[in-house]
Amino acid sequence: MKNKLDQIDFKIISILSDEAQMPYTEVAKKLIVSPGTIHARVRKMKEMGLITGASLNLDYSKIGWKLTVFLGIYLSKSSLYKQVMDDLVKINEVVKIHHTTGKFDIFIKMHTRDSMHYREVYQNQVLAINGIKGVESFISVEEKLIRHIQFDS
Amino acid sequence: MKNKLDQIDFKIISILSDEAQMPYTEVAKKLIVSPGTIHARVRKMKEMGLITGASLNLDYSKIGWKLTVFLGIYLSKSSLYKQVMDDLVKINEVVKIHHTTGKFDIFIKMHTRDSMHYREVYQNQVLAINGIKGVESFISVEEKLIRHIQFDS
DNA sequence: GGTGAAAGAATGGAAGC
DNA sequence: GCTTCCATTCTTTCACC
Repeated sequence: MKNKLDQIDFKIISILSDEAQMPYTEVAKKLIVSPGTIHARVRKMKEMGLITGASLNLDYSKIGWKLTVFLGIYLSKSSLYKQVMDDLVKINEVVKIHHTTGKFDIFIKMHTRDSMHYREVYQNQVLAINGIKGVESFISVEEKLIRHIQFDS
Repeated sequence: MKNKLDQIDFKIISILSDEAQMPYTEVAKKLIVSPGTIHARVRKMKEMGLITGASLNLDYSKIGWKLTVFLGIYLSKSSLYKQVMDDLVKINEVVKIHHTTGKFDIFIKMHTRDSMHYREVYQNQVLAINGIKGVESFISVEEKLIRHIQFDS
Protein backbone atom coordinates (compact mmCIF):
# COMPACT_ATOMS: atom_id res chain seq x y z
CA MET A 1 0.00 0.00 0.00
CA LYS A 2 2.80 2.36 -0.84
CA ASN A 3 0.87 4.83 -2.92
CA LYS A 4 2.41 8.23 -2.95
CA LEU A 5 0.14 11.12 -3.67
CA ASP A 6 1.25 14.08 -5.70
CA GLN A 7 -0.04 17.57 -6.24
CA ILE A 8 -2.57 16.45 -8.81
CA ASP A 9 -4.12 14.00 -6.36
CA PHE A 10 -4.44 16.69 -3.73
CA LYS A 11 -5.96 19.09 -6.20
CA ILE A 12 -8.49 16.50 -7.27
CA ILE A 13 -9.45 15.99 -3.64
CA SER A 14 -9.67 19.71 -3.03
CA ILE A 15 -11.97 20.23 -5.97
CA LEU A 16 -14.18 17.23 -5.37
CA SER A 17 -14.41 17.90 -1.65
CA ASP A 18 -16.33 21.03 -2.42
CA GLU A 19 -18.20 19.75 -5.43
CA ALA A 20 -18.40 15.98 -5.41
CA GLN A 21 -20.78 15.95 -8.34
CA MET A 22 -18.56 17.87 -10.72
CA PRO A 23 -17.94 15.82 -13.87
CA TYR A 24 -14.43 14.43 -14.13
CA THR A 25 -14.04 16.04 -17.52
CA GLU A 26 -14.43 19.43 -15.91
CA VAL A 27 -11.94 18.57 -13.19
CA ALA A 28 -9.58 17.47 -15.96
CA LYS A 29 -9.98 20.81 -17.71
CA LYS A 30 -9.20 22.73 -14.53
CA LEU A 31 -6.04 20.75 -13.91
CA ILE A 32 -5.10 20.54 -17.58
CA VAL A 33 -4.81 16.78 -17.70
CA SER A 34 -6.90 14.21 -19.52
CA PRO A 35 -10.20 12.92 -18.15
CA GLY A 36 -8.75 9.42 -18.06
CA THR A 37 -6.10 10.58 -15.63
CA ILE A 38 -8.68 11.95 -13.21
CA HIS A 39 -10.56 8.74 -13.45
CA ALA A 40 -7.49 6.63 -12.72
CA ARG A 41 -6.45 8.85 -9.80
CA VAL A 42 -9.85 8.81 -8.18
CA ARG A 43 -10.04 5.06 -8.51
CA LYS A 44 -6.60 4.72 -6.97
CA MET A 45 -7.60 6.88 -4.01
CA LYS A 46 -10.79 4.92 -3.52
CA GLU A 47 -8.82 1.69 -3.52
CA MET A 48 -6.41 3.15 -0.98
CA GLY A 49 -9.37 3.91 1.26
CA LEU A 50 -8.63 7.61 1.23
CA ILE A 51 -11.89 8.45 -0.50
CA THR A 52 -14.55 6.52 1.36
CA GLY A 53 -17.54 7.88 -0.46
CA ALA A 54 -19.47 11.00 -1.22
CA SER A 55 -22.44 12.52 0.51
CA LEU A 56 -24.95 15.29 0.09
CA ASN A 57 -24.76 18.38 2.22
CA LEU A 58 -28.22 19.09 3.54
CA ASP A 59 -29.65 22.10 5.27
CA TYR A 60 -31.92 20.36 7.72
CA SER A 61 -33.56 23.57 8.80
CA LYS A 62 -35.16 23.84 5.35
CA ILE A 63 -37.34 20.85 6.13
CA GLY A 64 -38.13 21.88 9.64
CA TRP A 65 -35.37 20.11 11.50
CA LYS A 66 -34.16 23.22 13.20
CA LEU A 67 -32.06 21.96 16.08
CA THR A 68 -28.52 20.69 15.93
CA VAL A 69 -27.32 19.53 19.33
CA PHE A 70 -24.01 18.20 20.58
CA LEU A 71 -23.91 15.99 23.63
CA GLY A 72 -20.83 15.34 25.73
CA ILE A 73 -21.37 12.08 27.54
CA TYR A 74 -19.75 10.81 30.75
CA LEU A 75 -19.79 7.09 31.32
CA SER A 76 -20.06 5.43 34.70
CA LYS A 77 -17.21 3.19 33.59
CA SER A 78 -14.98 4.07 30.66
CA SER A 79 -14.88 0.49 29.53
CA LEU A 80 -18.57 0.65 28.71
CA TYR A 81 -17.92 2.86 25.68
CA LYS A 82 -18.40 0.09 23.15
CA GLN A 83 -21.79 -0.96 24.40
CA VAL A 84 -23.02 2.60 24.87
CA MET A 85 -21.89 3.56 21.37
CA ASP A 86 -23.79 0.60 19.98
CA ASP A 87 -26.92 1.79 21.78
CA LEU A 88 -26.43 5.33 20.50
CA VAL A 89 -26.21 4.10 16.91
CA LYS A 90 -29.77 2.88 17.25
CA ILE A 91 -31.10 6.38 17.86
CA ASN A 92 -32.18 7.76 14.52
CA GLU A 93 -31.57 11.38 15.37
CA VAL A 94 -27.91 10.75 16.16
CA VAL A 95 -25.71 11.35 13.14
CA LYS A 96 -22.16 11.26 14.50
CA ILE A 97 -20.57 9.44 17.41
CA HIS A 98 -17.01 9.98 18.56
CA HIS A 99 -15.18 8.08 21.23
CA THR A 100 -12.99 10.74 22.81
CA THR A 101 -10.36 11.31 25.41
CA GLY A 102 -10.50 14.35 27.66
CA LYS A 103 -13.42 15.57 29.67
CA PHE A 104 -16.03 13.46 27.92
CA ASP A 105 -15.96 9.81 27.04
CA ILE A 106 -18.26 10.04 24.07
CA PHE A 107 -19.26 12.96 21.95
CA ILE A 108 -22.27 12.90 19.64
CA LYS A 109 -24.10 15.13 17.22
CA MET A 110 -27.82 14.94 16.62
CA HIS A 111 -30.53 16.68 14.64
CA THR A 112 -34.07 17.16 15.86
CA ARG A 113 -37.12 19.02 14.63
CA ASP A 114 -37.52 21.31 17.62
CA SER A 115 -36.87 21.51 21.33
CA MET A 116 -39.81 19.27 22.19
CA HIS A 117 -38.55 16.61 19.86
CA TYR A 118 -35.08 17.04 21.31
CA ARG A 119 -36.28 16.71 24.87
CA GLU A 120 -38.19 13.59 24.02
CA VAL A 121 -35.19 11.92 22.38
CA TYR A 122 -32.91 13.09 25.15
CA GLN A 123 -35.05 11.88 28.02
CA ASN A 124 -36.47 8.71 26.54
CA GLN A 125 -33.64 7.47 24.39
CA VAL A 126 -30.32 8.93 25.46
CA LEU A 127 -30.79 8.88 29.21
CA ALA A 128 -32.33 5.43 29.01
CA ILE A 129 -29.02 3.94 27.94
CA ASN A 130 -27.20 1.96 30.60
CA GLY A 131 -23.78 3.15 31.55
CA ILE A 132 -24.29 6.86 30.94
CA LYS A 133 -23.42 8.79 34.08
CA GLY A 134 -24.01 12.28 32.84
CA VAL A 135 -24.53 14.43 29.78
CA GLU A 136 -23.75 17.98 28.86
CA SER A 137 -25.55 19.49 25.93
CA PHE A 138 -24.61 22.24 23.51
CA ILE A 139 -27.09 23.61 21.08
CA SER A 140 -25.66 24.82 17.81
CA VAL A 141 -26.88 28.29 17.02
CA GLU A 142 -24.90 28.73 13.85
CA GLU A 143 -22.72 26.52 11.71
CA LYS A 144 -20.00 28.56 10.22
CA LEU A 145 -17.69 26.45 8.19
CA ILE A 146 -17.86 23.25 6.25
CA ARG A 147 -14.73 22.45 4.40
CA HIS A 148 -11.97 19.98 4.03
CA ILE A 149 -8.32 20.35 4.65
CA GLN A 150 -6.32 22.12 2.01
CA PHE A 151 -3.38 19.82 1.62
CA ASP A 152 -0.35 21.79 0.67
CA SER A 153 2.02 18.92 1.00
CA MET B 1 -41.47 28.74 -1.37
CA LYS B 2 -44.36 26.35 -0.85
CA ASN B 3 -42.61 23.17 -1.87
CA LYS B 4 -43.93 20.15 -0.13
CA LEU B 5 -41.72 17.12 -0.11
CA ASP B 6 -43.10 13.65 -0.54
CA GLN B 7 -41.81 10.15 0.02
CA ILE B 8 -39.94 10.11 -3.26
CA ASP B 9 -38.01 13.26 -2.36
CA PHE B 10 -37.01 11.76 0.96
CA LYS B 11 -35.95 8.53 -0.66
CA ILE B 12 -33.83 10.41 -3.16
CA ILE B 13 -32.13 12.22 -0.31
CA SER B 14 -31.62 9.01 1.62
CA ILE B 15 -29.98 7.32 -1.32
CA LEU B 16 -27.82 10.22 -2.41
CA SER B 17 -26.78 11.00 1.14
CA ASP B 18 -24.96 7.72 1.22
CA GLU B 19 -23.82 7.69 -2.37
CA ALA B 20 -23.76 11.17 -3.83
CA GLN B 21 -22.08 9.99 -6.98
CA MET B 22 -24.68 7.40 -7.90
CA PRO B 23 -26.04 8.13 -11.38
CA TYR B 24 -29.57 9.49 -11.40
CA THR B 25 -30.60 6.73 -13.78
CA GLU B 26 -29.75 4.20 -11.14
CA VAL B 27 -31.65 6.12 -8.49
CA ALA B 28 -34.58 6.18 -10.89
CA LYS B 29 -34.41 2.44 -11.28
CA LYS B 30 -34.39 1.89 -7.52
CA LEU B 31 -37.43 4.08 -7.01
CA ILE B 32 -39.17 2.92 -10.19
CA VAL B 33 -39.63 6.37 -11.66
CA SER B 34 -38.14 7.93 -14.75
CA PRO B 35 -34.72 9.57 -14.80
CA GLY B 36 -36.35 12.88 -15.66
CA THR B 37 -38.28 12.81 -12.40
CA ILE B 38 -35.17 12.34 -10.31
CA HIS B 39 -33.54 15.17 -12.14
CA ALA B 40 -36.45 17.52 -11.61
CA ARG B 41 -36.73 16.61 -7.92
CA VAL B 42 -33.07 17.12 -7.21
CA ARG B 43 -33.11 20.46 -8.97
CA LYS B 44 -36.15 21.50 -6.96
CA MET B 45 -34.45 20.58 -3.69
CA LYS B 46 -31.31 22.44 -4.68
CA GLU B 47 -33.36 25.52 -5.49
CA MET B 48 -35.10 25.24 -2.13
CA GLY B 49 -31.70 25.25 -0.47
CA LEU B 50 -32.28 21.85 1.08
CA ILE B 51 -29.43 20.28 -0.87
CA THR B 52 -26.53 22.65 -0.51
CA GLY B 53 -23.92 20.60 -2.30
CA ALA B 54 -22.07 17.34 -2.20
CA SER B 55 -18.74 16.48 -0.71
CA LEU B 56 -16.27 13.64 -0.58
CA ASN B 57 -15.85 11.62 2.56
CA LEU B 58 -12.18 11.29 3.26
CA ASP B 59 -10.29 9.08 5.65
CA TYR B 60 -7.62 11.54 6.70
CA SER B 61 -5.65 8.92 8.56
CA LYS B 62 -4.84 7.28 5.22
CA ILE B 63 -2.66 10.23 4.31
CA GLY B 64 -1.09 10.60 7.68
CA TRP B 65 -3.49 13.09 9.26
CA LYS B 66 -4.16 10.93 12.25
CA LEU B 67 -5.64 13.32 14.81
CA THR B 68 -9.20 14.57 14.95
CA VAL B 69 -9.67 17.02 17.80
CA PHE B 70 -12.69 18.87 19.13
CA LEU B 71 -12.21 22.12 21.00
CA GLY B 72 -14.79 23.68 23.29
CA ILE B 73 -14.02 27.37 23.51
CA TYR B 74 -14.95 29.85 26.23
CA LEU B 75 -14.96 33.51 25.27
CA SER B 76 -14.05 36.35 27.59
CA LYS B 77 -17.17 38.11 26.33
CA SER B 78 -19.95 36.23 24.55
CA SER B 79 -20.46 39.09 22.16
CA LEU B 80 -17.03 38.45 20.67
CA TYR B 81 -18.21 35.27 18.98
CA LYS B 82 -18.44 36.79 15.54
CA GLN B 83 -14.91 38.10 15.50
CA VAL B 84 -13.45 34.94 17.04
CA MET B 85 -15.27 32.75 14.54
CA ASP B 86 -13.86 34.83 11.72
CA ASP B 87 -10.37 34.31 13.10
CA LEU B 88 -10.95 30.57 13.46
CA VAL B 89 -12.01 30.32 9.82
CA LYS B 90 -8.52 31.40 8.85
CA ILE B 91 -6.92 28.37 10.49
CA ASN B 92 -6.53 25.75 7.81
CA GLU B 93 -6.78 22.78 10.13
CA VAL B 94 -10.21 23.83 11.38
CA VAL B 95 -12.99 22.18 9.41
CA LYS B 96 -16.15 22.95 11.38
CA ILE B 97 -17.16 25.83 13.60
CA HIS B 98 -20.35 25.94 15.63
CA HIS B 99 -21.64 28.85 17.68
CA THR B 100 -23.29 27.11 20.61
CA THR B 101 -25.26 27.73 23.75
CA GLY B 102 -24.47 25.82 26.90
CA LYS B 103 -21.14 25.35 28.54
CA PHE B 104 -19.08 26.49 25.57
CA ASP B 105 -19.52 29.50 23.35
CA ILE B 106 -17.90 28.02 20.29
CA PHE B 107 -17.26 24.45 19.33
CA ILE B 108 -14.84 23.46 16.59
CA LYS B 109 -13.47 20.38 14.89
CA MET B 110 -10.00 20.15 13.47
CA HIS B 111 -7.70 17.67 11.78
CA THR B 112 -3.95 17.54 12.30
CA ARG B 113 -1.16 15.24 11.25
CA ASP B 114 -0.02 14.29 14.74
CA SER B 115 0.17 15.59 18.28
CA MET B 116 3.12 17.87 17.53
CA HIS B 117 1.27 19.45 14.67
CA TYR B 118 -1.79 19.75 16.89
CA ARG B 119 0.15 21.40 19.68
CA GLU B 120 1.66 23.86 17.28
CA VAL B 121 -1.70 24.88 15.81
CA TYR B 122 -3.28 24.99 19.24
CA GLN B 123 -0.61 27.13 20.86
CA ASN B 124 0.30 29.41 17.98
CA GLN B 125 -2.98 29.83 16.20
CA VAL B 126 -5.91 29.05 18.45
CA LEU B 127 -4.64 30.54 21.68
CA ALA B 128 -3.33 33.57 19.81
CA ILE B 129 -6.88 34.67 18.99
CA ASN B 130 -8.16 37.62 20.99
CA GLY B 131 -11.23 37.04 23.07
CA ILE B 132 -10.67 33.37 23.86
CA LYS B 133 -10.73 32.86 27.60
CA GLY B 134 -10.27 29.14 27.75
CA VAL B 135 -10.35 25.95 25.73
CA GLU B 136 -11.15 22.35 26.48
CA SER B 137 -9.96 19.73 24.05
CA PHE B 138 -11.28 16.29 23.18
CA ILE B 139 -9.33 13.97 21.02
CA SER B 140 -11.39 11.64 18.88
CA VAL B 141 -10.23 8.08 19.27
CA GLU B 142 -12.83 6.54 17.04
CA GLU B 143 -15.53 7.83 14.73
CA LYS B 144 -18.42 5.48 14.82
CA LEU B 145 -21.21 6.76 12.67
CA ILE B 146 -21.60 8.90 9.64
CA ARG B 147 -25.09 9.06 8.35
CA HIS B 148 -27.95 11.34 7.66
CA ILE B 149 -31.37 11.42 9.14
CA GLN B 150 -33.82 8.87 7.88
CA PHE B 151 -36.85 11.02 7.27
CA ASP B 152 -39.94 8.99 7.80
CA SER B 153 -42.30 11.88 7.44
C1' DG C 1 -46.34 17.10 -12.61
C1' DG C 2 -44.60 12.63 -14.62
C1' DT C 3 -42.82 9.93 -18.71
C1' DG C 4 -39.85 8.41 -22.20
C1' DA C 5 -37.04 9.24 -25.99
C1' DA C 6 -33.34 11.66 -28.27
C1' DA C 7 -29.15 14.50 -28.69
C1' DG C 8 -25.24 15.54 -26.52
C1' DA C 9 -21.85 14.62 -22.92
C1' DA C 10 -19.35 11.82 -19.61
C1' DT C 11 -17.55 7.49 -18.21
C1' DG C 12 -14.40 3.82 -18.10
C1' DG C 13 -11.68 0.62 -20.60
C1' DA C 14 -7.88 -0.60 -23.94
C1' DA C 15 -3.95 0.12 -26.55
C1' DG C 16 -0.03 2.83 -27.54
C1' DC C 17 3.42 5.99 -26.29
C1' DG D 1 1.91 6.07 -15.82
C1' DC D 2 -0.33 9.35 -18.89
C1' DT D 3 -2.97 10.03 -23.08
C1' DT D 4 -6.12 9.38 -26.75
C1' DC D 5 -9.82 6.94 -28.61
C1' DC D 6 -14.19 4.60 -28.61
C1' DA D 7 -18.11 1.99 -27.16
C1' DT D 8 -21.17 2.24 -23.53
C1' DT D 9 -23.77 4.59 -20.33
C1' DC D 10 -25.60 8.76 -18.27
C1' DT D 11 -27.48 13.43 -18.45
C1' DT D 12 -30.81 16.71 -19.46
C1' DT D 13 -34.27 18.67 -22.12
C1' DC D 14 -38.76 18.60 -24.20
C1' DA D 15 -42.92 17.25 -26.41
C1' DC D 16 -46.58 14.48 -24.86
C1' DC D 17 -49.49 12.36 -21.54
